[in-house]
Amino acid sequence: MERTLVKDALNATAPMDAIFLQGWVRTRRDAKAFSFLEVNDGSSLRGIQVIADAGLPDYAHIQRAHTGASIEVRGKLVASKGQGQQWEVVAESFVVLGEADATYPLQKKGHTLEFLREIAHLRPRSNLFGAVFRVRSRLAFAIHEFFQRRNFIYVHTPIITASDCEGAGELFRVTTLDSSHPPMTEQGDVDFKKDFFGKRAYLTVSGQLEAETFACALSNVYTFGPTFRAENSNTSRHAAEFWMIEPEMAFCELEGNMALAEEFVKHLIRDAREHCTADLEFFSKFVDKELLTRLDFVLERPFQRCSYTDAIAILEQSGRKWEHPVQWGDNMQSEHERFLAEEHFKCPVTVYNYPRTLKPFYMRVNDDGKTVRAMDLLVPGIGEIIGGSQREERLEVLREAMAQHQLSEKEYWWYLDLRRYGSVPHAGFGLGFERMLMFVTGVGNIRDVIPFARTPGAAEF
RNA sequence: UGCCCGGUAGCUCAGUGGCAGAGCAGGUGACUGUUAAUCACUUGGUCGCUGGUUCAAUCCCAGCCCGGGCAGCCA
Repeated sequence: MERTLVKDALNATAPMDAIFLQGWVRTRRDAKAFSFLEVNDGSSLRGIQVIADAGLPDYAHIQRAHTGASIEVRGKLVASKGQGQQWEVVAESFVVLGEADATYPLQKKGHTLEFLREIAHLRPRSNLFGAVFRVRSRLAFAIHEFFQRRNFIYVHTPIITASDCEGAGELFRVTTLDSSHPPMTEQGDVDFKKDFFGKRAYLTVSGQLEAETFACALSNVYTFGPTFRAENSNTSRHAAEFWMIEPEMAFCELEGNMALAEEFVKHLIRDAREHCTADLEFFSKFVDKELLTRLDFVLERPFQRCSYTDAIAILEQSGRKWEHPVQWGDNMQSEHERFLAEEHFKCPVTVYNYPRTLKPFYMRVNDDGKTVRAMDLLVPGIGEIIGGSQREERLEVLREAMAQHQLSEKEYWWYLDLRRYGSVPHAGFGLGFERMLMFVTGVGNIRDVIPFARTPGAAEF
């Protein structure tokens, strides 16, 4: 007999004379004449209730079905006589495939997120993490759907790279050299010419530069893959390995870039609202009471836009005492970004046209010569979720910017070629997938929206 | 990396310079269709590690390890 997923059994429209379920026991309640089991197979937040009569030939097995055990049940799907569920399964035969003894760490009662992180191999069996990773899967799908519908081409940019996408952060080195006895040059330096790639190589911090090359051929492209930062960041919003979505559009300027970013964020929220209803309701009940209200509010309202210069004026005139001073030309600090999104605009806000000195070399210089066409999308509760810009398409201006950043034109020869041959205005951005998940689920720590988090000092599993 | 908070039973936590505590989980029994079932009884401890102060340290002090929060870096 074919297996029925719990999700489908719960959504049944009629009783079934024969049903075959496989899953894990969440809880068992015994009475004298029968036992109730809640069985979950990960297909939905809810489990299904199984009732097993003490007269069953297999009833002895049921005593071995503790919380965490894997089981198979054959029986009938019937309308439940009890409150709290529409359907239940009356067991006719019952097999415990894998027992879970008293050392099974997941209990029916609540656990702290910190404890569950230490058992990251088991935490998907909990309600919260089952829900988080179902939403993660759904949003990954929604990302492809959003871009494919708009005729964006999916590009797989390399994970190992020799370019460092200047400004994006510290890099992890990729090498096959023997760290205790590396080959040396005559000058006494490590000889990377003898390394696997014949030069220094790293894990990518961004696929942007490579995506630009494809945008300047296929018009609209996007990447979606893992990226790596070797920053010693210890916050709830940073991980050493995370997934990023990076669209890049030819024949597009800052305005179109901001519009796409805003539509994109709304699309993902709308998709989760529609396709992960039960999971989002669970988060709203147990993780963040304001979640659904906030998501719906964000869907309804247009995002705000505000130039960096105006943002600085708002901060200066706020009457607030800032821990970090507010001054045109300085980076906005967390407290400033939070104030804008959470208190001043009270909704997601796109800040654009940042001072040139704060941003990487590749951003399009404005006519004022002082600012570049950069944009950051700030959301309440998290801060920066998207960073992007229109790219500098003018060869001479780009070369000048590289000189100012002391970058070698030799290293970026292929990037400069894009401006030598058929250059066009183009723009793109990066969305941190995990930060988006934090926003959609209300989960407050990035470690809890990644299956196996990689943070400084932590690479278990 | 800096500042701050924490580490006591499998889990969540209370507690004290002088015999180590509760709830849940586990075990045994009861039970009428239960919903984190309920009721009774019950097993369970290197009080993070090392050193110091003390007659005596889980408690006070120092160092270290681990976890978390915030900040910086950014997505």
